[in-house]
Amino acid sequence: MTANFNPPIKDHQMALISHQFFPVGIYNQVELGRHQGEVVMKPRRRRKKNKGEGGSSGLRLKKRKLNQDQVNLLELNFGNEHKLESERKDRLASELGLDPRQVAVWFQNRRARWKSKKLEEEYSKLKAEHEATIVHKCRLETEVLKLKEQLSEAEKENQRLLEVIRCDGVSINSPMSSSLSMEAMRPPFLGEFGMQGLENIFCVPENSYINGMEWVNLI
DNA sequence: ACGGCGAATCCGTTACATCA
DNA sequence: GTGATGTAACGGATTCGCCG
Repeated sequence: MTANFNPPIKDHQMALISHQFFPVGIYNQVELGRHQGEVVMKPRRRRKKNKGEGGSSGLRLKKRKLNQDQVNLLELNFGNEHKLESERKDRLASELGLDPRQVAVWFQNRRARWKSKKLEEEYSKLKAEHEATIVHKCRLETEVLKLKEQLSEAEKENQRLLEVIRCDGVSINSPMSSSLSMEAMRPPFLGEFGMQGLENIFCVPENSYINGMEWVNLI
């Protein structure tokens, strides 16, 4: 930021300077209204926050929209650089027939709009990422459920085989059976934690509604 | 080093213009 | 006529660089 060390220019002085640089009639932006059929131009004054300014005088600030050419040139300049140096501001103001203050205000408001739009875009992007992550999480949870079922089936089969071996009276001393008998003495794998333990893996919150997504169907 | 000053900028708000 | 929306303009606060 480069400071300009010209003496401070108050608003009313700005209006006077403006009229020095630009012929009368160019400025329609500070028109305050009409009085007896004539356009009344007044130096802009700082507005009070309370409403009803000029109410009793009958003069009301008339805000004029910038015309399309002015906006186009401003947009073009904003596209090149969002910051507005003093020199560029004056040059633009001269080209557009506007008060430099108006150019500064336009850039200020334009930056605000740009920032707001950026934030909106960022929000949409994060929202999409969040939803994709939730879908991924649900898929993983479903996969865990399937694996859990497979494990349970395997455990059942294991138990069944051990029963068969026990009924057939296979010798404990036989090398083939020793490992099996050890297995039989060992509690089942799942038994260590129980099925309750596995249930804790699934941390699906109570309120797990996800923006109307029927995630089960997606899998 | 420090405070004062002026300029630029940001943020929130107000007021006006336009449109459905 | 009216509410919603867009935007020009404002006011206050903050930041930055220079100067005495």
